[in-house]
Amino acid sequence: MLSQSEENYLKAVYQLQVISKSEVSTNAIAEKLSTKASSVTDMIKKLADKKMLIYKKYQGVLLTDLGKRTAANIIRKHRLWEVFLVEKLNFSWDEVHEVAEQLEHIKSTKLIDELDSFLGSPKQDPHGDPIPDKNGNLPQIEKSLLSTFSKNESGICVGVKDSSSEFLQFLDKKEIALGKKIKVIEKEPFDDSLLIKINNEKISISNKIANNLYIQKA
Amino acid sequence: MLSQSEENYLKAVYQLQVISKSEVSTNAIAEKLSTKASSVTDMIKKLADKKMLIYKKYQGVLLTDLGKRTAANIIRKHRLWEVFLVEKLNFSWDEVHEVAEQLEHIKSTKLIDELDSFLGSPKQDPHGDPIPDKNGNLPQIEKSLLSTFSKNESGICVGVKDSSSEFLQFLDKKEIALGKKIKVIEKEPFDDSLLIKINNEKISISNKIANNLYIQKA
DNA sequence: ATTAATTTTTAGACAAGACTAAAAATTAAT
DNA sequence: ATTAATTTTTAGTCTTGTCTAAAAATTAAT
Repeated sequence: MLSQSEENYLKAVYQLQVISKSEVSTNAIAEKLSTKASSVTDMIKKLADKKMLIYKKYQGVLLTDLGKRTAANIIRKHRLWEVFLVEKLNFSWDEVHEVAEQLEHIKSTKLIDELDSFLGSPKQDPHGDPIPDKNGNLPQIEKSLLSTFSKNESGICVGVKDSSSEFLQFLDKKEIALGKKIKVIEKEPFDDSLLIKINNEKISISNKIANNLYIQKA
Repeated sequence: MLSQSEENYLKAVYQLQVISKSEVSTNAIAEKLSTKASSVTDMIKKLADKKMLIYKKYQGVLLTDLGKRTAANIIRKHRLWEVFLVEKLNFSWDEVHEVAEQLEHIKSTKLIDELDSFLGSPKQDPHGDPIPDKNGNLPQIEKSLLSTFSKNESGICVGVKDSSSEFLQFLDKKEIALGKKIKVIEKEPFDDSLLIKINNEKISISNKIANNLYIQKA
Protein backbone atom coordinates (compact mmCIF):
# COMPACT_ATOMS: atom_id res chain seq x y z
CA MET A 1 0.00 0.00 0.00
CA LEU A 2 1.42 3.35 -1.05
CA SER A 3 1.15 6.53 1.00
CA GLN A 4 -0.21 9.69 -0.58
CA SER A 5 3.27 11.06 -0.76
CA GLU A 6 4.61 7.97 -2.49
CA GLU A 7 1.76 8.20 -4.98
CA ASN A 8 2.58 11.82 -5.73
CA TYR A 9 6.20 10.99 -6.43
CA LEU A 10 5.22 8.11 -8.66
CA LYS A 11 2.87 10.28 -10.64
CA ALA A 12 5.55 12.94 -11.08
CA VAL A 13 8.09 10.41 -12.32
CA TYR A 14 5.55 8.97 -14.72
CA GLN A 15 4.72 12.33 -16.20
CA LEU A 16 8.38 13.26 -16.56
CA GLN A 17 9.25 9.91 -18.07
CA VAL A 18 6.49 10.21 -20.67
CA ILE A 19 8.05 13.51 -21.76
CA SER A 20 11.72 12.51 -21.65
CA LYS A 21 11.29 8.85 -22.59
CA SER A 22 14.44 8.16 -20.59
CA GLU A 23 15.82 8.30 -17.03
CA VAL A 24 14.30 10.99 -14.86
CA SER A 25 16.70 13.07 -12.79
CA THR A 26 16.41 13.79 -9.11
CA ASN A 27 16.31 17.52 -9.73
CA ALA A 28 13.53 17.23 -12.29
CA ILE A 29 11.38 15.40 -9.76
CA ALA A 30 12.24 17.91 -7.06
CA GLU A 31 11.25 20.78 -9.33
CA LYS A 32 7.99 19.13 -10.39
CA LEU A 33 6.98 18.54 -6.79
CA SER A 34 8.36 21.81 -5.40
CA THR A 35 10.51 19.92 -2.97
CA LYS A 36 14.23 19.44 -2.33
CA ALA A 37 16.53 17.04 -4.12
CA SER A 38 17.48 15.42 -0.83
CA SER A 39 13.85 14.57 -0.12
CA VAL A 40 13.59 13.06 -3.57
CA THR A 41 16.62 10.84 -3.00
CA ASP A 42 15.04 9.50 0.18
CA MET A 43 11.76 8.78 -1.50
CA ILE A 44 13.08 7.13 -4.65
CA LYS A 45 14.99 4.71 -2.46
CA LYS A 46 11.72 3.73 -0.88
CA LEU A 47 9.97 3.39 -4.22
CA ALA A 48 12.87 1.31 -5.53
CA ASP A 49 12.51 -1.00 -2.50
CA LYS A 50 8.85 -1.36 -3.44
CA LYS A 51 9.79 -2.36 -7.00
CA MET A 52 8.11 0.70 -8.46
CA LEU A 53 11.23 1.97 -10.14
CA ILE A 54 14.86 1.23 -10.93
CA TYR A 55 17.32 3.47 -9.19
CA LYS A 56 21.06 3.66 -9.74
CA LYS A 57 22.88 6.27 -7.74
CA TYR A 58 23.52 9.45 -9.71
CA GLN A 59 21.81 7.90 -12.75
CA GLY A 60 18.21 8.94 -12.23
CA VAL A 61 15.24 6.57 -12.17
CA LEU A 62 13.13 4.53 -14.56
CA LEU A 63 9.69 3.18 -13.70
CA THR A 64 9.16 -0.56 -13.70
CA ASP A 65 6.06 -1.99 -15.36
CA LEU A 66 4.46 -2.11 -11.95
CA GLY A 67 5.38 1.52 -11.38
CA LYS A 68 3.93 2.57 -14.71
CA ARG A 69 0.68 0.74 -14.14
CA THR A 70 0.38 2.13 -10.64
CA ALA A 71 1.05 5.69 -11.79
CA ALA A 72 -1.34 5.40 -14.72
CA ASN A 73 -4.01 4.23 -12.31
CA ILE A 74 -3.55 7.30 -10.14
CA ILE A 75 -3.83 9.51 -13.22
CA ARG A 76 -6.90 7.54 -14.27
CA LYS A 77 -8.51 8.31 -10.95
CA HIS A 78 -7.53 11.96 -11.12
CA ARG A 79 -9.03 12.45 -14.55
CA LEU A 80 -12.21 10.49 -13.87
CA TRP A 81 -12.83 12.62 -10.80
CA GLU A 82 -12.29 15.73 -12.91
CA VAL A 83 -14.95 14.55 -15.32
CA PHE A 84 -17.28 13.87 -12.41
CA LEU A 85 -16.76 17.33 -10.97
CA VAL A 86 -17.45 19.07 -14.28
CA GLU A 87 -20.23 16.86 -15.59
CA LYS A 88 -22.14 16.22 -12.39
CA LEU A 89 -21.19 18.87 -9.85
CA ASN A 90 -21.07 22.07 -11.93
CA PHE A 91 -17.36 22.68 -11.51
CA SER A 92 -15.69 24.63 -14.29
CA TRP A 93 -12.54 23.24 -15.86
CA ASP A 94 -10.34 25.65 -13.96
CA GLU A 95 -11.66 24.56 -10.56
CA VAL A 96 -11.20 20.81 -10.70
CA HIS A 97 -7.48 20.26 -10.35
CA GLU A 98 -7.01 20.91 -6.65
CA VAL A 99 -9.94 18.74 -5.58
CA ALA A 100 -8.95 15.94 -7.96
CA GLU A 101 -5.47 16.01 -6.41
CA GLN A 102 -7.13 14.92 -3.20
CA LEU A 103 -9.66 12.51 -4.65
CA GLU A 104 -7.06 10.61 -6.67
CA HIS A 105 -5.69 9.10 -3.46
CA ILE A 106 -8.91 7.43 -2.35
CA LYS A 107 -8.38 3.69 -2.26
CA SER A 108 -11.21 1.54 -3.58
CA THR A 109 -11.25 -0.45 -6.78
CA LYS A 110 -15.00 -0.69 -6.78
CA LEU A 111 -15.30 3.05 -6.36
CA ILE A 112 -13.30 3.85 -9.45
CA ASP A 113 -14.86 1.09 -11.55
CA GLU A 114 -18.33 2.27 -10.68
CA LEU A 115 -17.43 5.92 -11.14
CA ASP A 116 -16.09 5.12 -14.59
CA SER A 117 -19.29 3.43 -15.69
CA PHE A 118 -21.46 6.06 -13.97
CA LEU A 119 -19.71 8.63 -16.17
CA GLY A 120 -20.09 6.48 -19.28
CA SER A 121 -16.41 5.54 -19.51
CA PRO A 122 -15.16 8.90 -20.73
CA LYS A 123 -11.98 8.91 -22.81
CA GLN A 124 -10.80 12.43 -22.01
CA ASP A 125 -10.82 14.69 -19.00
CA PRO A 126 -12.14 18.28 -19.11
CA HIS A 127 -8.77 19.54 -20.37
CA GLY A 128 -8.67 17.07 -23.24
CA ASP A 129 -6.14 14.78 -21.60
CA PRO A 130 -6.69 11.08 -22.27
CA ILE A 131 -7.87 8.86 -19.42
CA PRO A 132 -5.79 5.68 -18.96
CA ASP A 133 -7.79 2.46 -19.12
CA LYS A 134 -8.00 -0.07 -16.26
CA ASN A 135 -4.79 -1.73 -17.39
CA GLY A 136 -2.82 1.48 -17.42
CA ASN A 137 -2.77 1.99 -21.17
CA LEU A 138 -2.88 5.60 -22.14
CA PRO A 139 -4.17 6.20 -25.69
CA GLN A 140 -2.48 9.23 -27.23
CA ILE A 141 -4.36 11.30 -29.73
CA GLU A 142 -2.72 13.13 -32.59
CA LYS A 143 -2.25 16.75 -31.65
CA SER A 144 0.13 19.66 -32.13
CA LEU A 145 0.70 22.93 -30.36
CA LEU A 146 -0.99 25.82 -32.10
CA SER A 147 2.37 27.62 -32.01
CA THR A 148 3.69 25.16 -34.60
CA PHE A 149 0.99 26.05 -37.12
CA SER A 150 1.66 28.12 -40.21
CA LYS A 151 -0.57 30.59 -41.99
CA ASN A 152 -3.80 29.07 -43.33
CA GLU A 153 -3.48 25.84 -41.36
CA SER A 154 -6.51 24.91 -39.29
CA GLY A 155 -7.79 22.31 -36.85
CA ILE A 156 -9.87 21.53 -33.80
CA CYS A 157 -8.91 22.60 -30.31
CA VAL A 158 -8.43 19.35 -28.36
CA GLY A 159 -6.38 20.15 -25.29
CA VAL A 160 -4.30 22.46 -23.15
CA LYS A 161 -0.71 22.06 -22.06
CA ASP A 162 -0.95 24.44 -19.11
CA SER A 163 -4.00 23.78 -16.99
CA SER A 164 -3.57 26.55 -14.47
CA SER A 165 -6.78 28.34 -13.66
CA GLU A 166 -5.26 31.61 -14.92
CA PHE A 167 -4.78 30.18 -18.40
CA LEU A 168 -8.12 28.37 -18.45
CA GLN A 169 -9.99 31.47 -17.34
CA PHE A 170 -8.26 33.41 -20.07
CA LEU A 171 -9.48 30.87 -22.61
CA ASP A 172 -13.01 31.13 -21.23
CA LYS A 173 -12.87 34.91 -21.60
CA LYS A 174 -11.79 34.60 -25.22
CA GLU A 175 -14.36 31.85 -25.81
CA ILE A 176 -11.69 29.39 -26.79
CA ALA A 177 -12.98 25.95 -25.80
CA LEU A 178 -12.29 22.31 -26.58
CA GLY A 179 -13.99 21.17 -29.78
CA LYS A 180 -13.83 24.56 -31.47
CA LYS A 181 -12.41 25.08 -34.93
CA ILE A 182 -9.39 27.37 -35.23
CA LYS A 183 -7.72 28.68 -38.36
CA VAL A 184 -4.48 30.64 -38.51
CA ILE A 185 -5.05 33.78 -40.60
CA GLU A 186 -1.74 35.52 -40.02
CA LYS A 187 1.47 34.77 -38.20
CA GLU A 188 3.39 37.85 -37.06
CA PRO A 189 7.12 37.22 -37.49
CA PHE A 190 8.14 39.91 -35.01
CA ASP A 191 6.65 38.32 -31.86
CA ASP A 192 5.21 35.05 -33.24
CA SER A 193 1.73 36.17 -32.28
CA LEU A 194 -1.13 34.73 -34.30
CA LEU A 195 -4.25 36.17 -35.82
CA ILE A 196 -6.74 33.31 -35.67
CA LYS A 197 -10.30 32.79 -36.69
CA ILE A 198 -12.54 31.19 -34.07
CA ASN A 199 -16.28 31.52 -33.42
CA ASN A 200 -16.45 33.35 -36.76
CA GLU A 201 -14.34 36.14 -35.31
CA LYS A 202 -10.74 37.11 -35.81
CA ILE A 203 -8.72 37.46 -32.64
CA SER A 204 -5.05 37.92 -31.92
CA ILE A 205 -3.25 35.66 -29.47
CA SER A 206 0.31 35.75 -28.19
CA ASN A 207 2.88 33.06 -28.82
CA LYS A 208 2.72 32.10 -25.16
CA ILE A 209 -0.97 31.29 -25.50
CA ALA A 210 -0.47 29.43 -28.78
CA ASN A 211 2.25 27.42 -27.13
CA ASN A 212 -0.21 26.01 -24.60
CA LEU A 213 -3.06 25.05 -26.90
CA TYR A 214 -3.23 21.63 -28.52
CA ILE A 215 -4.88 21.43 -31.93
CA GLN A 216 -5.80 18.39 -33.98
CA LYS A 217 -4.82 19.22 -37.56
CA ALA A 218 -7.74 19.33 -39.97
CA MET B 1 -6.57 23.47 8.73
CA LEU B 2 -6.96 20.13 10.46
CA SER B 3 -5.06 16.97 9.58
CA GLN B 4 -6.92 13.75 8.87
CA SER B 5 -5.87 12.47 12.23
CA GLU B 6 -7.14 15.55 14.02
CA GLU B 7 -10.43 15.21 12.17
CA ASN B 8 -10.77 11.61 13.26
CA TYR B 9 -10.23 12.51 16.90
CA LEU B 10 -12.72 15.33 16.65
CA LYS B 11 -15.33 13.05 15.16
CA ALA B 12 -14.76 10.46 17.87
CA VAL B 13 -15.13 13.04 20.65
CA TYR B 14 -18.30 14.36 19.02
CA GLN B 15 -19.88 10.95 18.81
CA LEU B 16 -18.96 10.12 22.39
CA GLN B 17 -20.19 13.47 23.66
CA VAL B 18 -23.54 13.03 21.93
CA ILE B 19 -23.96 9.76 23.84
CA SER B 20 -22.67 10.84 27.23
CA LYS B 21 -23.80 14.48 27.08
CA SER B 22 -20.87 15.28 29.37
CA GLU B 23 -17.06 15.24 29.49
CA VAL B 24 -15.45 12.57 27.37
CA SER B 25 -12.65 10.57 28.98
CA THR B 26 -9.24 9.95 27.49
CA ASN B 27 -9.75 6.20 27.67
CA ALA B 28 -13.10 6.37 25.90
CA ILE B 29 -11.50 8.18 22.99
CA ALA B 30 -8.59 5.76 22.92
CA GLU B 31 -10.98 2.82 22.82
CA LYS B 32 -13.11 4.35 20.08
CA LEU B 33 -10.08 4.98 17.89
CA SER B 34 -8.22 1.78 18.80
CA THR B 35 -5.27 3.78 19.97
CA LYS B 36 -3.44 4.38 23.26
CA ALA B 37 -4.41 6.80 25.99
CA SER B 38 -1.05 8.53 25.74
CA SER B 39 -1.61 9.30 22.08
CA VAL B 40 -5.00 10.71 22.96
CA THR B 41 -3.52 13.01 25.57
CA ASP B 42 -1.09 14.38 23.00
CA MET B 43 -3.80 14.97 20.45
CA ILE B 44 -6.36 16.59 22.72
CA LYS B 45 -3.72 19.10 23.75
CA LYS B 46 -3.34 20.03 20.11
CA LEU B 47 -7.08 20.25 19.57
CA ALA B 48 -7.40 22.38 22.70
CA ASP B 49 -4.73 24.74 21.30
CA LYS B 50 -6.84 25.00 18.17
CA LYS B 51 -9.91 25.94 20.25
CA MET B 52 -11.75 22.82 19.19
CA LEU B 53 -12.26 21.58 22.74
CA ILE B 54 -11.82 22.42 26.39
CA TYR B 55 -9.31 20.27 28.18
CA LYS B 56 -8.58 20.17 31.90
CA LYS B 57 -6.01 17.63 32.96
CA TYR B 58 -7.56 14.44 34.29
CA GLN B 59 -11.04 15.87 33.69
CA GLY B 60 -11.73 14.76 30.14
CA VAL B 61 -12.72 17.06 27.29
CA LEU B 62 -15.73 18.99 26.06
CA LEU B 63 -16.10 20.27 22.51
CA THR B 64 -16.38 24.01 21.94
CA ASP B 65 -19.01 25.32 19.56
CA LEU B 66 -16.32 25.48 16.90
CA GLY B 67 -15.39 21.86 17.61
CA LYS B 68 -18.98 20.74 17.42
CA ARG B 69 -19.58 22.49 14.13
CA THR B 70 -16.36 21.15 12.68
CA ALA B 71 -17.12 17.59 13.75
CA ALA B 72 -20.69 17.77 12.48
CA ASN B 73 -19.36 18.92 9.14
CA ILE B 74 -17.08 15.89 8.89
CA ILE B 75 -20.02 13.64 9.68
CA ARG B 76 -22.09 15.52 7.12
CA LYS B 77 -19.48 14.76 4.49
CA HIS B 78 -19.22 11.13 5.53
CA ARG B 79 -22.96 10.58 5.29
CA LEU B 80 -23.43 12.47 2.04
CA TRP B 81 -20.71 10.36 0.44
CA GLU B 82 -22.45 7.24 1.72
CA VAL B 83 -25.63 8.32 0.01
CA PHE B 84 -23.70 9.00 -3.19
CA LEU B 85 -22.08 5.56 -3.13
CA VAL B 86 -25.39 3.77 -2.63
CA GLU B 87 -27.61 5.89 -4.85
CA LYS B 88 -25.25 6.54 -7.72
CA LEU B 89 -22.50 3.94 -7.65
CA ASN B 90 -24.35 0.73 -6.78
CA PHE B 91 -22.69 0.20 -3.44
CA SER B 92 -24.69 -1.75 -0.89
CA TRP B 93 -25.15 -0.32 2.59
CA ASP B 94 -22.59 -2.66 4.06
CA GLU B 95 -19.84 -1.54 1.68
CA VAL B 96 -19.89 2.21 2.10
CA HIS B 97 -18.32 2.85 5.46
CA GLU B 98 -14.67 2.26 4.66
CA VAL B 99 -14.69 4.39 1.52
CA ALA B 100 -16.65 7.16 3.21
CA GLU B 101 -14.02 7.20 5.96
CA GLN B 102 -11.56 8.31 3.30
CA LEU B 103 -13.85 10.63 1.37
CA GLU B 104 -14.92 12.55 4.47
CA HIS B 105 -11.47 14.15 4.65
CA ILE B 106 -11.55 15.77 1.21
CA LYS B 107 -11.37 19.53 1.64
CA SER B 108 -13.62 21.59 -0.62
CA THR B 109 -16.68 23.53 0.39
CA LYS B 110 -17.95 23.69 -3.16
CA LEU B 111 -17.57 19.93 -3.52
CA ILE B 112 -19.78 19.13 -0.59
CA ASP B 113 -22.34 21.83 -1.38
CA GLU B 114 -22.67 20.59 -4.93
CA LEU B 115 -22.72 16.95 -3.87
CA ASP B 116 -25.53 17.74 -1.46
CA SER B 117 -27.68 19.33 -4.14
CA PHE B 118 -26.74 16.68 -6.71
CA LEU B 119 -28.15 14.13 -4.30
CA GLY B 120 -31.26 16.21 -3.63
CA SER B 121 -30.24 17.25 -0.10
CA PRO B 122 -30.91 13.89 1.54
CA LYS B 123 -31.80 13.94 5.23
CA GLN B 124 -30.59 10.45 6.12
CA ASP B 125 -27.70 8.23 5.13
CA PRO B 126 -28.19 4.61 3.98
CA HIS B 127 -28.21 3.41 7.60
CA GLY B 128 -30.94 5.85 8.61
CA ASP B 129 -28.57 8.22 10.42
CA PRO B 130 -29.48 11.89 10.07
CA ILE B 131 -27.23 14.13 7.96
CA PRO B 132 -26.17 17.34 9.73
CA ASP B 133 -27.05 20.52 7.83
CA LYS B 134 -24.48 23.07 6.64
CA ASN B 135 -24.49 24.80 10.03
CA GLY B 136 -23.79 21.61 11.93
CA ASN B 137 -27.30 21.07 13.24
CA LEU B 138 -28.18 17.45 13.52
CA PRO B 139 -31.94 16.80 13.50
CA GLN B 140 -32.78 13.82 15.67
CA ILE B 141 -35.73 11.67 14.76
CA GLU B 142 -37.83 9.86 17.28
CA LYS B 143 -36.73 6.26 17.48
CA SER B 144 -36.32 3.40 19.94
CA LEU B 145 -34.41 0.17 19.94
CA LEU B 146 -36.57 -2.78 19.00
CA SER B 147 -35.33 -4.50 22.16
CA THR B 148 -37.36 -2.02 24.23
CA PHE B 149 -40.62 -2.98 22.55
CA SER B 150 -43.28 -5.08 24.26
CA LYS B 151 -45.67 -7.60 22.81
CA ASN B 152 -48.04 -6.16 20.18
CA GLU B 153 -46.11 -2.92 19.75
CA SER B 154 -45.21 -2.05 16.19
CA GLY B 155 -43.38 0.54 14.12
CA ILE B 156 -41.21 1.30 11.12
CA CYS B 157 -37.60 0.27 10.87
CA VAL B 158 -35.65 3.55 10.61
CA GLY B 159 -32.05 2.85 11.51
CA VAL B 160 -29.29 0.60 12.81
CA LYS B 161 -27.06 1.08 15.82
CA ASP B 162 -24.35 -1.27 14.62
CA SER B 163 -23.38 -0.66 11.01
CA SER B 164 -20.81 -3.39 10.64
CA SER B 165 -21.07 -5.25 7.37
CA GLU B 166 -21.73 -8.49 9.28
CA PHE B 167 -24.85 -7.08 10.88
CA LEU B 168 -26.04 -5.34 7.71
CA GLN B 169 -25.59 -8.48 5.64
CA PHE B 170 -27.53 -10.41 8.23
CA LEU B 171 -30.39 -7.92 7.90
CA ASP B 172 -30.26 -8.26 4.12
CA LYS B 173 -30.51 -12.03 4.43
CA LYS B 174 -33.55 -11.73 6.67
CA GLU B 175 -35.02 -9.04 4.38
CA ILE B 176 -35.08 -6.52 7.18
CA ALA B 177 -34.65 -3.11 5.57
CA LEU B 178 -35.23 0.54 6.43
CA GLY B 179 -38.82 1.60 5.88
CA LYS B 180 -40.30 -1.81 6.66
CA LYS B 181 -43.07 -2.31 9.18
CA ILE B 182 -42.29 -4.53 12.15
CA LYS B 183 -44.65 -5.83 14.82
CA VAL B 184 -43.69 -7.72 17.95
CA ILE B 185 -45.79 -10.89 18.17
CA GLU B 186 -44.11 -12.53 21.14
CA LYS B 187 -41.34 -11.69 23.54
CA GLU B 188 -39.56 -14.69 25.02
CA PRO B 189 -38.74 -13.98 28.68
CA PHE B 190 -36.02 -16.63 28.86
CA ASP B 191 -33.59 -15.04 26.35
CA ASP B 192 -35.40 -11.84 25.40
CA SER B 193 -35.65 -13.01 21.81
CA LEU B 194 -38.55 -11.68 19.78
CA LEU B 195 -41.00 -13.21 17.39
CA ILE B 196 -41.73 -10.41 14.93
CA LYS B 197 -43.90 -9.98 11.91
CA ILE B 198 -42.22 -8.41 8.90
CA ASN B 199 -42.85 -8.82 5.15
CA ASN B 200 -46.01 -10.68 6.15
CA GLU B 201 -43.90 -13.41 7.71
CA LYS B 202 -43.15 -14.31 11.30
CA ILE B 203 -39.48 -14.58 12.13
CA SER B 204 -37.57 -14.94 15.36
CA ILE B 205 -34.70 -12.62 16.17
CA SER B 206 -32.31 -12.63 19.11
CA ASN B 207 -32.07 -9.88 21.67
CA LYS B 208 -28.69 -8.89 20.26
CA ILE B 209 -30.27 -8.18 16.89
CA ALA B 210 -33.20 -6.33 18.42
CA ASN B 211 -30.77 -4.24 20.40
CA ASN B 212 -29.23 -2.87 17.22
CA LEU B 213 -32.37 -2.00 15.28
CA TYR B 214 -34.02 1.39 15.60
CA ILE B 215 -37.77 1.54 15.20
CA GLN B 216 -40.08 4.52 14.95
CA LYS B 217 -43.09 3.70 17.08
CA ALA B 218 -46.32 3.49 15.14
C1' DA C 1 -8.47 7.50 56.09
C1' DT C 2 -5.23 4.85 54.18
C1' DT C 3 -4.41 1.46 50.77
C1' DA C 4 -5.41 -0.45 46.29
C1' DA C 5 -6.92 -0.09 41.65
C1' DT C 6 -7.64 2.57 37.79
C1' DT C 7 -7.03 6.39 34.81
C1' DT C 8 -4.32 9.88 32.92
C1' DT C 9 -0.17 12.21 32.01
C1' DT C 10 4.76 12.58 31.21
C1' DA C 11 9.09 11.22 29.32
C1' DG C 12 11.53 9.17 25.90
C1' DA C 13 11.73 6.51 21.52
C1' DC C 14 10.52 5.60 16.74
C1' DA C 15 8.92 5.94 11.70
C1' DA C 16 7.57 8.90 7.84
C1' DG C 17 8.51 12.72 5.31
C1' DA C 18 10.48 16.95 4.97
C1' DC C 19 14.53 20.26 5.47
C1' DT C 20 19.67 22.33 5.63
C1' DA C 21 24.41 21.95 5.10
C1' DA C 22 28.18 19.51 3.63
C1' DA C 23 30.39 15.77 1.05
C1' DA C 24 30.77 13.05 -3.13
C1' DA C 25 30.05 12.16 -7.89
C1' DT C 26 29.16 13.69 -12.42
C1' DT C 27 29.30 16.95 -16.17
C1' DA C 28 31.06 21.06 -18.38
C1' DA C 29 34.74 24.19 -19.52
C1' DT C 30 39.00 25.78 -20.33
C1' DA D 1 43.22 16.72 -18.34
C1' DT D 2 42.56 19.38 -14.65
C1' DT D 3 39.63 22.74 -12.71
C1' DA D 4 35.05 24.59 -12.12
C1' DA D 5 30.19 24.16 -11.92
C1' DT D 6 26.39 21.40 -11.22
C1' DT D 7 23.91 17.53 -9.54
C1' DT D 8 23.15 14.10 -6.28
C1' DT D 9 23.74 11.91 -2.02
C1' DT D 10 24.66 11.69 2.89
C1' DA D 11 24.32 13.12 7.59
C1' DG D 12 21.87 15.22 10.90
C1' DT D 13 17.63 17.82 12.46
C1' DC D 14 12.59 18.75 12.80
C1' DT D 15 7.50 17.81 12.97
C1' DT D 16 3.54 14.78 13.22
C1' DG D 17 1.57 11.03 15.11
C1' DT D 18 2.33 6.91 17.24
C1' DC D 19 4.12 3.77 20.98
C1' DT D 20 5.98 1.84 25.79
C1' DA D 21 7.10 2.39 30.42
C1' DA D 22 6.93 4.90 34.40
C1' DA D 23 5.08 8.60 37.29
C1' DA D 24 1.20 11.23 39.00
C1' DA D 25 -3.55 11.97 39.91
C1' DT D 26 -8.05 10.29 40.70
C1' DT D 27 -11.40 6.96 42.20
C1' DA D 28 -12.74 2.85 44.71
C1' DA D 29 -12.44 -0.23 48.64
C1' DT D 30 -11.70 -1.64 53.00
